[in-house]
Amino acid sequence: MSLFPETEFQLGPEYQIASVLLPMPLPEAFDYRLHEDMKVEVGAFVTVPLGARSVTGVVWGLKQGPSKRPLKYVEEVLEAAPLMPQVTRDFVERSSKYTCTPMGNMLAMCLRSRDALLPSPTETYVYRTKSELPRITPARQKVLDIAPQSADQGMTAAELARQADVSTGVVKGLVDSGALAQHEAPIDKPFGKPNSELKGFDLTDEQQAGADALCEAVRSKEFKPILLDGVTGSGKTEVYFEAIAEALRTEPDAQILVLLPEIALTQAVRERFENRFGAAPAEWHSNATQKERRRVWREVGAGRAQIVVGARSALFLPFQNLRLIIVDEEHDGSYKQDEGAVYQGRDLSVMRAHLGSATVVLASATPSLETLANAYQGRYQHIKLLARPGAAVLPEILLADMKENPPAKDCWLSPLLVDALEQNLDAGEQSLLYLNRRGYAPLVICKGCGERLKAPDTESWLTEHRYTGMLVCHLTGFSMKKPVNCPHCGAADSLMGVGPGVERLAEEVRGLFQGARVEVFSSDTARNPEELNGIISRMEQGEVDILIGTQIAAKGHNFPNLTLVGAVDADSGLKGGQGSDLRAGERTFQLLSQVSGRAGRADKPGRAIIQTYAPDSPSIQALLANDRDWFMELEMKSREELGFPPFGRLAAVVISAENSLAADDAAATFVRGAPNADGVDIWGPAPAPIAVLRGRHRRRMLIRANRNVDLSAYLSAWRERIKLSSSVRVSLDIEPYSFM
DNA sequence: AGCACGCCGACT
DNA sequence: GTCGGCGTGCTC
Repeated sequence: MSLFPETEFQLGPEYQIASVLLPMPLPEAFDYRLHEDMKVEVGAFVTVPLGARSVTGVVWGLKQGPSKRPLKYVEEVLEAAPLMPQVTRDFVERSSKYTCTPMGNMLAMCLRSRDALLPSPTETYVYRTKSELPRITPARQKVLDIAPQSADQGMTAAELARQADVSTGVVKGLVDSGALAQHEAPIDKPFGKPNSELKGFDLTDEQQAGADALCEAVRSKEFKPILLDGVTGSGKTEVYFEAIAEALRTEPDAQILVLLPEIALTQAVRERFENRFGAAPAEWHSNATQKERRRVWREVGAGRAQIVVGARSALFLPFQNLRLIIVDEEHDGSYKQDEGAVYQGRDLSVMRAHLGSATVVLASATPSLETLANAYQGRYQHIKLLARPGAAVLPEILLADMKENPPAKDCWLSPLLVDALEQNLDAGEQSLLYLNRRGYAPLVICKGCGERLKAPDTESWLTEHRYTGMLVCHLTGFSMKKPVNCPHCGAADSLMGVGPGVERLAEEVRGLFQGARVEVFSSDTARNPEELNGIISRMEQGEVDILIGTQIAAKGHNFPNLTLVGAVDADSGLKGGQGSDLRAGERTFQLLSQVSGRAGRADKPGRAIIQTYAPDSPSIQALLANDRDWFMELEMKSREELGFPPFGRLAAVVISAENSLAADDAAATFVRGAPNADGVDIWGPAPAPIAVLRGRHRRRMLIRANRNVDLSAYLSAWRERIKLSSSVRVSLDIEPYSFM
């Protein structure tokens, strides 16, 4: 029997119901009644009661009652907030389905500023009027000398008093006497309107052709995905700037989103936009303050912020008319969000552009295999920029065969590379040694018992960091002081670091070249923007002779006097083994070609020396020939054979529980309950790469499916039908970036 | 996500 | 005898 008497609801009057989606992990919208006099549109922001509290959500639909259950009433319509457009709502639904994340979670990503929905707080500004003063004093004169002449120059009374070095009473007196007028204005200032008519850069013929193609796509006002595939230094930014200008010319209220990898939002980038468009862009990044977020969110929602530069989460801003999305460095791993809502910013950008009939430009010097495959198969337009206008030539690439040219004992640099470094030092030019291993040594073993030190409950090695005297696990973040005695056999002073890290390499280089200025560039020495800028500026000022860097050094910095790049361990990412996975080859190729692209960008020719034990391997040969397409074809073939992305679909399921027995149990139950489907393979369960995380034991399954399978729907249905103890958590990751 | 309701340890 | 720990479950 129903808890509520049927009559009350069947015979109840018709009334308006609003389905409201709330920004929390709920799979669907909740229904609320509307008061008779309440006017609400779909897409409106409203507050509704939920349990004991009141929360803000978005009206997802309107319908007629009566309802099968008693409903609460919508409390308030937030009139100051913009309506959430249909496209954005579609985007929330589609991305929720695709990523197997509850709709409410996706909506939460769209509401990253709490107070942006309320009317903007205002400030009172004062400015000079034409009226004359009956009485003038020195203090009053000081104020009048610097008071703004018009309302829009905006200065608060307090600010004016401070600048004139008088008390606020003086300013107040001037307001009372009519010499200053007051003006209320929102605290959140609009962003400057970009000017599309400023003169652009002088483009080469090749760049112009690329720009023309992008502009044509923008003008079509249709969904056009484009790969802008340009070698390092080919001027991709200048080319896509033309597309931005074109979008603004085509529609005066157009909005443009430029996504960058998280760390790439630097002062230099800001200035390039400002110089080209005459106004600073709106910026969105993870460590913005509440006030900055509110301003950006509000201005984007009002359609006034037209150029937005940001990290992946900027995709969820309340754009009113998003016409163009640029995903710069589209291959970059930081577009993948791995925690919370798991999504790939690049893929969602394409989805967003599709829903909004917009142009999306994926720009890279080393595109991801997925994107290249899309281009090869004609799904994306493929624009190539092959020339480097600023630089003479691509660096000369040389191989150092480590079998024929072995380094000295306990050293990592081949004589060939040592000679080249010496020449460069003598010539007063800079060198970069690339080794993608932080710390001193990637493995610590005991000379006594042979024990390899690992992070607790995992198979992952501890890296020795000698600058800090710690042993650190780079996967789990576990760290400990380096013990004196072996934790296994107890022998004293028997622990020994094995293999090279950047710190050890620096030691070797300092020993070889006394007096050379050597610096290490890794996430351990560039922990914050100040340290990062310090290293970059010392490099630019020529205060460093040899820079020893991890992949952080491979990205986008321009060092005009850098003419030699040495890849110390080019094989590490290619040969498999610890830390390798399916994308390792692709990533290694991208990094090595990026890193060698650092050499000789200005007028000086550069060279890159690749140290390898497998000079004949196809990937090294492709690198030597500077033939990316060849390399990518090799990679594609191997993926095709396995039915891996982009030739199939892949997902990861991670099950976590309090102890390893419960995790095994839950994983087994989960796999047993897999729905039957053609073209789906299930591998595992196996311990997840990080088998224990924050005290929870994790098991992982990999799901491979043919392209024609809707893997998201399959996984959602799967999760739905399995009942697990509520302490067990299941997380789904579509197209995991790393699947070692 | 928050918030309430629940059942087991050390305290005025 | 209670205060409170956070596990579990629900919110139209």
